Amino acid sequence: MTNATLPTPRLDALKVACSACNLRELCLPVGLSDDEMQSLDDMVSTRRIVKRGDSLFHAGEPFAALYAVRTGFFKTVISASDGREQVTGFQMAGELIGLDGISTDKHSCDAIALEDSQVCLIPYSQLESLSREFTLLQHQFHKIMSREIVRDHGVMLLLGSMRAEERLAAFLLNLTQRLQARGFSASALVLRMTREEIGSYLGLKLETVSRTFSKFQEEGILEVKQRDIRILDQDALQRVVNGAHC
Amino acid sequence: MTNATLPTPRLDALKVACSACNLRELCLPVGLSDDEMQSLDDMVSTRRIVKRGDSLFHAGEPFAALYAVRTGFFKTVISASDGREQVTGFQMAGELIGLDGISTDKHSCDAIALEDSQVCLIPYSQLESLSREFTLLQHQFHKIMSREIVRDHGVMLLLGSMRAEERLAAFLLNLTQRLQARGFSASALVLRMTREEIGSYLGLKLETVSRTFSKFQEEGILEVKQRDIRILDQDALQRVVNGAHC
DNA sequence: CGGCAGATTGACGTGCATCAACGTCTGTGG
DNA sequence: CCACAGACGTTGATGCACGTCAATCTGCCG
Repeated sequence: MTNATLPTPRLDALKVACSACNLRELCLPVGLSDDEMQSLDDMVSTRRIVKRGDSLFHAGEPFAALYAVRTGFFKTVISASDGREQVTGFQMAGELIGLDGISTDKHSCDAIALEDSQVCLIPYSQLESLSREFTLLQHQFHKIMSREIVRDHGVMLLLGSMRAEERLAAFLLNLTQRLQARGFSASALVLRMTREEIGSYLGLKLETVSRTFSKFQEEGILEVKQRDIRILDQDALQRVVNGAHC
Repeated sequence: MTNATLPTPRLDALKVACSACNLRELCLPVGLSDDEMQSLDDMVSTRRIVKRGDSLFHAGEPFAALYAVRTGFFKTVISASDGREQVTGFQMAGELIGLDGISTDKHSCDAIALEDSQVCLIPYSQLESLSREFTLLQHQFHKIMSREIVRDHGVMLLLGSMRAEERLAAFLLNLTQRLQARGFSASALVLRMTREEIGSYLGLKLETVSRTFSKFQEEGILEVKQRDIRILDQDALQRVVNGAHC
């Protein structure tokens, strides 16, 4: 929130080697040897600060690098020619942004920071050459891309066949699961996105999202105070995700 | 469903080298040198026949290979624990099936042939080692994975924000576009899937799909005879995809 | 020719969108 | 430090697109 007026933030000050990063078990370096880790450290030498509301990249811009979220929170959004928008994902620490750009050498979505964030810059051509050298890195990278495909298919299931309550419940469980993997509570979370952004992601209008939050609260499943959410009955939430709508 | 009892069909008889395949400009070998193409030919030495209704693989089965469709037509389907199903894609000649399996070494969907088909088997470990050797192959493979991600994001937009007519119009335009790239007519097509499968893919019920086909026919946009579709007014279809719903 | 899966069409119900009013939080400047 | 503006969130009333249920039709295959 501060230091935006400074001419160029001291990026070196941010420098944290992959090998010393507490996200290394969630991010690209999973399972690498010391040797490989060293090469990765050399490649991922640049970090970038993105302030809340600012973009990491926009659709149409040339693709040159992937970004690993170090701290903060992002959304990715695609826009149709008629102005319709769709939030395609929310990314938190340890997750990669920009994989869509590989296909055409141009980004196909906007990536917007939902809070002040830091990302590690992974120059793509270097990643390709390094993954020709290191089998494990190559394999891990492929797994990450594949995981994104599997995740997208899950969202398609959600959008194609779930009802509003099921969608929101699935969304919350997914969020808490990912937060828990990062050492946060499984039962309390602060939403970084608006109702409208949640709605866009889930194929619902913001009013429906708001009403569904209220409904969950009435039923004693959640405690909702604006963006502060406390999960009171995780099992009930899970039951909602499966078709228990009566 | 059948042919499981047969010892193993004569696969050699099907053998067509990538270098001689008329799909090479749509498939994995795009842009490879003679040298690289030769190595690819060696790797992709096995073909498999899949009869209509049979599966290429099921969710949960160990992942070992990707499949390139040589002839025929497939759908991929994911199933939720509560029995809900979602068609995540339709694959035609030159397209790759199985990318989802990389993430966990298990397939996460079922791949079902919608007509008698042939696929080329691409052993995944060999693909990884070969793409360490050949930069262009590596790059092309990454592009294919990324393209799948971009495609999925497009489907999310469709499912999240389009109305029934818009979805079906977008679906038909996408199909004809891909068929056209394979040398087929841009205005006539035979659907290989049922209304229910289209509906599952588009997040609609089969009755809605049927009604929407009828509506397009009444409006003179399509001629619909069961699965035979003729596109009479491509521009109108395009206008429907953008928000022209009046 | 009979049986069956798939497709069409109609009547009706409902989940979510839409439109609208009001409440609440945040941060910015006087 | 307070006041005010604007963004965000909640809630209610109403409408409609699509789902549901059901009957009938079509084409295919044994």
